[in-house]
Amino acid sequence: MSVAVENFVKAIYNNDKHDIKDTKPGNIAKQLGISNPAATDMAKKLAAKDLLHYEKYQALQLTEKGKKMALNVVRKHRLWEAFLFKMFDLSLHDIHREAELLEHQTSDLLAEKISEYLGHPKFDPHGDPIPNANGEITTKDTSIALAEAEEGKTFTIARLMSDDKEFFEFCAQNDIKYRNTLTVSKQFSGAKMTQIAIGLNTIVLNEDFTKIIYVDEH
Amino acid sequence: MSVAVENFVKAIYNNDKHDIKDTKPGNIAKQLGISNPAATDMAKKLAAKDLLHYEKYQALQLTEKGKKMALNVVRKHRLWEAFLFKMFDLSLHDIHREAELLEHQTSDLLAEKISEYLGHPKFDPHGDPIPNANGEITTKDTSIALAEAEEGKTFTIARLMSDDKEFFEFCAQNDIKYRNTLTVSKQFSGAKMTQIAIGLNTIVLNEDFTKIIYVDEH
DNA sequence: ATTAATTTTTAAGCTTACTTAAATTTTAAA
DNA sequence: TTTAAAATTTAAGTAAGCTTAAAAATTAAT
Repeated sequence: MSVAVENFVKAIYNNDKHDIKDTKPGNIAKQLGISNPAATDMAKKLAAKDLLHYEKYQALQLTEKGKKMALNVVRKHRLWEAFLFKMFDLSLHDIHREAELLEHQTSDLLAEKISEYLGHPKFDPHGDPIPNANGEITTKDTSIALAEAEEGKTFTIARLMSDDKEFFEFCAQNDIKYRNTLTVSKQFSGAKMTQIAIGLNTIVLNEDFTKIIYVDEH
Repeated sequence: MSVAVENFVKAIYNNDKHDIKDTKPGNIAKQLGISNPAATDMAKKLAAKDLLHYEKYQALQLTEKGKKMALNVVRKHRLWEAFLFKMFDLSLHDIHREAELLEHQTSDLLAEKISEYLGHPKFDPHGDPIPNANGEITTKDTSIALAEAEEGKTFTIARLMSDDKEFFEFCAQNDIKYRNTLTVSKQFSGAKMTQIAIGLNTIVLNEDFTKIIYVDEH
């Protein structure tokens, strides 16, 4: 299958999993940077290939076959992230960008070799779970968005759910990374901001950030 | 630039470097597995982009810009070969196949990281030279085809110039690999075959093989 | 040197993956 | 509930990268 198809099913899969939950063509189009008609077109084609269910004006839904394809691409993406992160001194954003390209040109054999080399990791450097070779995710996600985290409690960073360069630069500067510990020191519910203590620093995070940082209670 | 374009200029570059020296559209087409008209078409397009010189019925010649592009792809291909060879237990043929895909989806930054990790190697596992980040090959090739090697003398394997699976399987079975030592024990000039001593074995190689194994005198 | 074979080019056409503009349907608002 | 806004779909068109069939030029052979 082509890169365009792989990215299309991946976008639906990711949308479905995340909070947004909107898998109508327009939203997929926005994420892929293509026009609305292009997404509708593609949706019809993929429906004919039994990769998704398409009904006019309705949200797109992956079939089992489509989900399998998405998970295969997601697996390769996350394995590359984990591998590049371990091997080279590159920012999370750079790693994401490289993985975005490499994921489509990676044989199952190479993916397996990478997984083996890493000791079959269950999570990538963002905290996203890595599907196994059968496309199954065997871990269970107990994390909550930092926006929902209770004041005064201590948490472990579970996921940094973004691919934005600015965000990662901010994280790198402030010790915000996968598996680090933080305490929610104060919440400003009016302004929807959250003050956290992490390492030696105290930082105030705005709403955007508290919605893409996921944490597990300590 | 697209994968098709990168592969096109790479094929011209490789043809030019190797013994064949035929860079007419038909020959490039054969190597890329596309039709003759497709190659002529592409040649015209790339001429308009100043990547090569095109004259009707003549051999295609890369411009400096085209050569630079080819060398950039070749660099990434050979770095991936070296890297995958070092990291994973994969056959030379498998490594070649993976590199053939990854080479087009690798940023200059990642290529540099790989090169750095490997200690900026000058050769890949086939013995092919790796261009530096400026697209320059700083090593000088002194190797000759095994077919031309003198009887009785001892040589070092300099290059295995092929991407054929059978060939690599044969090599793996017979200790024929980059930098190993062999002695030309007998030449059958009529049948154009060559008997070599390598490791504990004595092997008779046919013409096809003696033309793609390159050696340096010891 | 002429003919035959091969190669290259031209021509026409296809698929994929897009685009913009206009029509339709849905959703949200007054 | 009617209307306005937003989203989706249809329609028409484009560029890249191919294809096969036929015409033209080159190369090889007699």
